[in-house]
Amino acid sequence: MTPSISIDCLTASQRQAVLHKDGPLLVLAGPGSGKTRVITCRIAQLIDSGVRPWNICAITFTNKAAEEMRLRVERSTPASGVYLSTFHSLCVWILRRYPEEAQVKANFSIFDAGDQQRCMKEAIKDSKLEAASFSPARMLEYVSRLKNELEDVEDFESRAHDYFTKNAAQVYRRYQKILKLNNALDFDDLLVRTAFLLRDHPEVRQSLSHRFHYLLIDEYQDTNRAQYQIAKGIALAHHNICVTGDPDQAIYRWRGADIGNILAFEKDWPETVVVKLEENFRSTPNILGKADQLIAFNTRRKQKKLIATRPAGQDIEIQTCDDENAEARYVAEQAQAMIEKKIDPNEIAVFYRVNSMSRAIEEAFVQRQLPYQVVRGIEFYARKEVRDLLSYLKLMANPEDNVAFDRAIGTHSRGIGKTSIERLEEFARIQGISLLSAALRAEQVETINRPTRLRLKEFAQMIAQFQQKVQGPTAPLMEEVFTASGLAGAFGSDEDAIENIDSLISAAAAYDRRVEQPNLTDYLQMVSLYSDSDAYDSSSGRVSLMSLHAAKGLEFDHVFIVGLEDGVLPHERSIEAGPEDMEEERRLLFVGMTRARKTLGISYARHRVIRGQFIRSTPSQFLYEIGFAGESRAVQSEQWDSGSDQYMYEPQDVPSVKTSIPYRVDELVEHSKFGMGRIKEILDLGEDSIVVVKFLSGNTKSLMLKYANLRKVGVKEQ
DNA sequence: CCATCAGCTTTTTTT
DNA sequence: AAGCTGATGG
Repeated sequence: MTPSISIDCLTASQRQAVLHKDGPLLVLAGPGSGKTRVITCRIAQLIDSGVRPWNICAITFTNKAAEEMRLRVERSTPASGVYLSTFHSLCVWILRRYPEEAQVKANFSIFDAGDQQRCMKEAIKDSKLEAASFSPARMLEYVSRLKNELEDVEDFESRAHDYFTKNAAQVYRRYQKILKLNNALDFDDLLVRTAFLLRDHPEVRQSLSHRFHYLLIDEYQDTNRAQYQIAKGIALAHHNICVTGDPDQAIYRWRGADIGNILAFEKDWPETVVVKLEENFRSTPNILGKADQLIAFNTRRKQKKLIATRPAGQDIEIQTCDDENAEARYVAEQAQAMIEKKIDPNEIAVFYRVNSMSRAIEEAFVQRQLPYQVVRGIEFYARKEVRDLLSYLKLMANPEDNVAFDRAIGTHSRGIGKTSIERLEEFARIQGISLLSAALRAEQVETINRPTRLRLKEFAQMIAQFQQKVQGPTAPLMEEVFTASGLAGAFGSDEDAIENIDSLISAAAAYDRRVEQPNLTDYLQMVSLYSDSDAYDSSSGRVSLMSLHAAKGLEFDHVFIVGLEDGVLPHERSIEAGPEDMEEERRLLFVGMTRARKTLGISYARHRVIRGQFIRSTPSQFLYEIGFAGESRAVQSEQWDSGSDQYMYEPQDVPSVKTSIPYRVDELVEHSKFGMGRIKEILDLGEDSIVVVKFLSGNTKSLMLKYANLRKVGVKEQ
């Protein structure tokens, strides 16, 4: 057989990683080091050397990454069947394969953040705790942390001694009980249950090791304890575990990711071969140098080189803006100029720390009619009409899902009110049955008035009717449920809603075509694991707007990072939390910066509206760490209703060049693009005078005075 | 039972 | 700014 892949064009280190065969392998891959390519080649190489594709399990961080890797693998080797997905999807797959051992029913619901909140509220209410110190958000975070540490209810109860932990233990117990009653698992449970399944069942471990003889895990620096245990469980029998990652790109500590997993890999697997990929094939040395300079401020890290291989390009631009609208205008204008220069919008991206910051940018793009996409996958599935329709389907797939029942019955008025539902819940609780079963026996619920009992029964029977058809393709099912449930009627003339439902059904139809045996449970579990970054379309022909977290793993020619302010990036919460979280914020910016191939524009605003409050802000400390020399001339906000043009710019800022030159050699000046510098030379040519300025960035530039817009440093703006 | 509105809180990041 | 809760009136 002729080798189907070419490794000739790989570097020595890359080749070493690709050709490594059995035993543990740790690939420490810096940004832009061709890591994805190495993994792909390695999979193809394994297949070429006789490993059967289905014996390979490759885990990526997002579904999108898995999808793309599948395409790449199938392009480099004719064989297919590699198990390729995320940790969460793998867990669903495992749990459904071993339901008895894992003590789950295969049709379990996966509860998203909203569902979790609902359950947590109920758990807190049942525990009769005061809301102030036991808010749902806080308790969810707390419970999630316990789960990430693989601490189950019993473990935690046994070490809970003070007031808070004792109550927290009670809430944890009730919360888990509610999930169980709903036949539901939350995101953390997927991992925890799988980890426990592997811990407690050697035969399952063995069978999985047999099935997955080679395990590859990407973004290993962002795995948590449960994921670590799962990986270990699968690989223990054969040690064929290859992990890739970069401790400097760890950005998920807050959700339990343990950077120690990658740092201690060599201790876990003593015969580990370590390959470092330090060359960077992505960014210009200008960008890479600054990124390196930034990350060097982190103390808790493994020293690593970033070796640039690209030719020099433009320097990073740091732009001061008056407020978030001015900042948005700056980005939009730059993007517009690029697009007019025939730069592909697909190659432009804007990153921000929090999703709410997309708003101002979007407005500026809309105003200039620039094409953009906001990468936020769950947004679509969070729409009311979509959630409404899905709640019927969830209820059909899992009749015990009371959260889905609640939502489905309340999608539109059908003469069943809050009190009736409460009474039904009471009845269900006493009988120990689900809401749907209770509704089927509504005539027995004497506390509810007679006509409402009838309506409840009618609803339950309708669902029962639907349930007859759960098997098979999902799209026709959706179509039918949408009309028969009365939802279609309720949305009536809402064209947006109808359009969204249409896209939902089209997506379901695509799923039906894609998989061999489409089925509702499978579809719903897949949809639940759909993530933000999955919505990224690399050929949309639009500029991409996304959070810094969503930017992980992507790359663009031109990148803008906005909101480099104290309190935004680094985020206020992280500043409060201490140095470890501050280092993670720094890594987050590092990740953002290293996405850029050719140009990088960073901006901050002197004022910003946060949660409806006008806040005055100062530049992020990270700006100073990458050599920011102080405020340059700010982009002003556009004034629409008040004042005329003359108030938009500050005229005293424009140096007069008509008379003699207002500068002297050695004077400190500031340039809007190049920052602070010192005048080295002045050529008095009247109108066309030239000044030579050595900027703090190290560059020396000759500038036409009349165009340079220099500003004297130390001259205060009001 | 249901729609509406005033008043209140709101921890970023995501699977 | 936006979403949620509880109160009010039809």
